[in-house]
Amino acid sequence: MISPVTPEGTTGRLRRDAERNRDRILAAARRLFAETGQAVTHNEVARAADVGVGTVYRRFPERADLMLALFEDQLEQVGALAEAALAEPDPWSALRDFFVQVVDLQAADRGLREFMLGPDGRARAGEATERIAPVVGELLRRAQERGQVRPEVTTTDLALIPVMVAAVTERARDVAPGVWRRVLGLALDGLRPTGEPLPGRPLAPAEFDRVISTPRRPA
Amino acid sequence: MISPVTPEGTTGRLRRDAERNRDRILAAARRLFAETGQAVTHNEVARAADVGVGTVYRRFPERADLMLALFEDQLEQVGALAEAALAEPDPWSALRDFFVQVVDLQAADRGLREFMLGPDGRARAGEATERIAPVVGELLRRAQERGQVRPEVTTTDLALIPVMVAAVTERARDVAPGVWRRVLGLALDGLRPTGEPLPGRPLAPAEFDRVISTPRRPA
DNA sequence: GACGAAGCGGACAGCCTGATCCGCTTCGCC
DNA sequence: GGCGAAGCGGATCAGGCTGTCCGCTTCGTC
Repeated sequence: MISPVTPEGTTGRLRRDAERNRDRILAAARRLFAETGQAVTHNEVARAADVGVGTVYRRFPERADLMLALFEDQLEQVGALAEAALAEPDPWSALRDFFVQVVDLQAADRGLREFMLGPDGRARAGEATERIAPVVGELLRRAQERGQVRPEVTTTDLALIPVMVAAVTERARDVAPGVWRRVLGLALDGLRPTGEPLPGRPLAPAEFDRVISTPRRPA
Repeated sequence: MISPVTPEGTTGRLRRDAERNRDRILAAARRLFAETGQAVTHNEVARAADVGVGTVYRRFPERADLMLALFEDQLEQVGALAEAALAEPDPWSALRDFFVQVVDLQAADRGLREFMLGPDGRARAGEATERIAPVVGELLRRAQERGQVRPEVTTTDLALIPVMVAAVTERARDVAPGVWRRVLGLALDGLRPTGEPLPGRPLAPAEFDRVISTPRRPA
């Protein structure tokens, strides 16, 4: 593992050629990640960016470094959406629209989806989550106060919804890229009050963290 | 790719030692698949069964052959559950309980889950699906007739529910193996009538087939 | 324009995986 | 018990991925 380097401010200034390569890498990676997601290798990025493997490794020692660099602004965008939602007068609409907007972003970019819903995002984008989580909590509280959402629903329940929808988006991407709207609608409507409570118990926040942090493959 | 062989009746009789090995392979594979799913390799199965790799390849040229041999009876069981559901007087309970039972089976066995919801299952277990699909269709029809389920829901909408829930089950398996009940409950409640229709359009059956048949990784 | 440092590229070593192949063993039968 | 066929095992090959390393190039500065 090569040790350091990534952003602009951290390690002095990059030489002009290095800067140029960094940009080419990011551009190539953005393209590849959007369609192929996590599975992209350093070698592929290097080839697509027309750059040596070493260069990619030097600049972004781990894939997560690359993803963070790519997705910083999208995360920013999600944060902004969340805060904007607080202004919406009807809590249910606010909550619903927020989820639709977030899932829409995720649907368009496989890399973003995997980053936000996977271990890398958790580990590296703590800042963004700390910004978003309390807002969603507040929206939920308001909606429940008005009886728009079943009272036993928790924020961890909400947080699982994008995970569920992503599974469908993932599979359907080539066939029907729009289904996510429908299944998201289904899941969201499941939040509305019915006579009876949901079965089982919700995840504790710490449990949710572990769920998200579990790498996909290994047993 | 070695060409033939798998079941008992197809290729004459197996020699006694071959039969014994086949059983050891299946036993080992059952154990491995339950916890690790698709990711299990022929080599691992061979090692666990204490048998040469060649033997596994000879008997089960593709992983799907192995899975079909393993999961035949579970599929049978699902078929039976479906048919039993037809007898239940209340259509909504019938539908809900059927899904709970199926997802419960899937939650207990990663291999079964991936087989039923993935390309292999589609390709090889056509018989079972042909048995199950019409029953679910009938349950849905009845439930809608009584206004227990929103009228715009289709069987393909229903079929996506296990896909969504499986994503959560998969991730949560070590942390909270029971969450599936809760998220399944959420999704099922989304089927109940609300004032407004679901957004978007449902998958056509042929589209659903393609969605399910898309292999997981490749771009 | 010259020199030291920063950066580059890509060959390569190490590791893992999937799949094949063929000399040897075991079985079933006469 | 002997013989042909069926079956076995695992060494082995091809191919892919990660990550490193070092001789060469390019940059920036004086």
